[in-house]
Order: sequence, then structure tokens, then C-alpha cells
Amino acid sequence: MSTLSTAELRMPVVAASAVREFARGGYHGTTIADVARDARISPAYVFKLFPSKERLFVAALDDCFERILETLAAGADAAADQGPDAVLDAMGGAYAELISDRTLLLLQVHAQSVADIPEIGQALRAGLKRVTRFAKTRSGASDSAVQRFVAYGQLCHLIVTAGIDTVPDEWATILSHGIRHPA
Amino acid sequence: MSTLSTAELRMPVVAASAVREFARGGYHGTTIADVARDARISPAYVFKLFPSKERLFVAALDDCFERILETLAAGADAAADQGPDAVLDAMGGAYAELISDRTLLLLQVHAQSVADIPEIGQALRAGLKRVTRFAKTRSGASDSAVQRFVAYGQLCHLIVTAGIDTVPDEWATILSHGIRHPA
DNA sequence: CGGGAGAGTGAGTGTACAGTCACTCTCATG
DNA sequence: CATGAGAGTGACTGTACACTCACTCTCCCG
Repeated sequence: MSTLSTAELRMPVVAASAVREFARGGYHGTTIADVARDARISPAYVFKLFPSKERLFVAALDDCFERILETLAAGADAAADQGPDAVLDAMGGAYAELISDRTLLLLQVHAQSVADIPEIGQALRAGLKRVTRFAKTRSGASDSAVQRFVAYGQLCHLIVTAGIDTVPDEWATILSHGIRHPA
Repeated sequence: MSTLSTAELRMPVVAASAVREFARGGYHGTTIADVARDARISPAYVFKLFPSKERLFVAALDDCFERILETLAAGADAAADQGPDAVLDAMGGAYAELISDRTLLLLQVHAQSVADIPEIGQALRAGLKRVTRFAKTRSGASDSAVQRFVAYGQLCHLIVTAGIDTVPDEWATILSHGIRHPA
């Protein structure tokens, strides 16, 4: 095989593969070989680009939050009404659409589950910090409205990961009611 | 070593060990040997009591929800004001106290992360069904109040797993404000 | 006392995986 | 064309782990 790329160009591609694969299997349930296969490179080369599995996961998580922030910004900008609550609502809609393919949602849940690994916990907090601050400053909503925004986001994560949206039962509709199409 | 117990008595003890160990390491990050060590039996005997690691995890999760239900019931009974919102609030307080040692909280987060394993997803939904139904019927609160109850519970899980309660920064207080002592 | 049921284990087996290393191949430059 | 920097890999290592099996030991019942 010939030289197709530089390490600088290859890294974000591998990070994107890591997002997909870690979202599918979680940290412990995903192998370097899985990511390498998705990125069409050898497992050995993954270790040339990232020093360890932990750092690869962190790169994936950073990418995940980067995309979320972009989406929230776009959603906020597209809001017809630029009042605080309307902007927050528009962000919620944009987020719901973003995670309709489940990948970024699952990665966050997996990250929560291995947040006791110091570097991962730190990356998770950094991402949440960015999301919280952006939601607050861009919308100008009250602290409690921002808190509610995040809380219902977490509920949405639960609904999708547990497959509650596919349960046609009353308890399931209580939890899912009004949550925007986690299709 | 002598015969100390019957399988029937041993099973719940091992399940309790499984709750502790799986809460610590998650499904993929915990070995049967870890659980066996905690329960002071050999790894081989764990497989005499439970047919597979998956089923052991399910047993742990069932135990976890059993304890949560008991706690919610006790909290509700102890409420001075038996109005719907007051009962729900009392349940929230009891839950906050229950998960102050993080074990049951972490197990739920780990369960969410491996809910794509069919048996585990099923057990998770069964637990959530019990919690949701109990919260609704025992309190008599509105659907949206019950939904809010669960949503803020999930926010609480995020705060604890990500260690947000230890961050002395404004974004962290926005998320943590009013959440009862996740110490 | 003989035997059988059930508690409990030691010693494996097969496999999978994080990380390493010596190596090749390509290409730009002097 | 020589060389060297950097892209990329095959083959390996050491270890860890889910699960199995043949076995022992104890105690109860006839």
C-alpha cells in the first residue's frame, strides 16, 4: 500500500472511527482492532497515532462534544424567536435530531460508565462544561432552565439506551412523553 | 472447608457481591473472579450458582432495583404530608440518601451502558417499569411530575458519575443546584 | 455403616486483546 | 541516484479471563 495520508490528516479520521466503534461497544467492549478495521488501517498504526486506548477514547469523546456544540449553536441560530426559553428549546430540538442516529448519545453513556478513569472523567467534565456554559450564555436562560435542559437530555439518553421508546406500555409513555423523536 | 450453606442461601449473597463488584468495574471491567473473591467462594462455584456472567449481572441488577423500590416505599411512608408532590419529594429524598454510597447508582449507569445485551436491557426495563409505576401509583402525582422525578434522578446520576459535585465552578453549580447531597 | 445428594474447588483450556518491535515502502530533496 | 524522514504493517508477547470438568468432602438417610 502506498502513502495515502499524513498522520495529521489520519488522526481525525481514526478519531471518527473511534466514535463509531466505542459508541457501539463501549470502552471495555471495543478493541483497538475494531477501530483499526473501521479506519482501514492496521492496529499497530493506531498506536502510532494515539499512545494508548484511553487517549483514543478521550479523542473520540472530544470529537463527540465538538459536534454537539456545533449542533447546539446551529440550532440556536435557527430559532425564530430569540428569547431565552425559545433558544433553549431550539437547542433541544437540534440535539434531538443530532442523536437520532444514537451514536453520539451512546458514546456519552459509555463515557459516564468509565468516568472513573481519570483522563476520561476529565474529558467528560470538560465536555459538559462547554455544553452547560454554551447553553447558558447563548440562550441567556435562567440557571434552573439550563439545569432542566440537561436533566431532560439525560432522560432522553435513558429512554434510548434502555429502548423505552419501543415499549408500548403506559409507564413507558410517562417517561417518553414530549421527548422529541428519539427514533 | 465444610459445608456452610445451601445454594439457595448462597445465591443472594453472591448477588450482593455482584452488585458491589459490577458497580465498581462495570460489566466488561469486572471479572467473575472479582465477584467470587468478594463472596469468598471459588470462581468455579459462581458458575454453579449462575449459568453465565450475563445472568449474574441480571441478578445483581434485579437486587439493585429491589432495594431501590424498598427505599422509595419507606420514604413515601415517612412523608409527613401525603399529598402527591410531597410524597414524590419524600421519595426523592430517600433515593438521594440511598445512593449516597454510589453503589446502586453506578450499577444503574453501567447497566445502561450494556443495555444492548438483550437480557440486561430487559432487566433494566423491568426495573424502570417498577420504579415508574410505583412512583406514579404511590404518589398519585401527574405524569409530568413523575417524568420530572426520573429526569432529575438521571441528572443526579450524571453529577455523581462525572464527579461534577466536586468541581467548584459556576457551570457545575448550575447542574448541581438543589440536587440532594450526592456526597 | 454404606451410599448418594449436594456443596465446593483446583487445575486446566481456548481465546482474545493491549501494546511492542523490527521491518518495508514511498517520496521528497540534494 | 543516494539518503533519510515519515507512513504503515506483520508477527509477536504476555497476560487475563469466561467457562469446564473431574474431583473431594460433608452430611443426611436407610
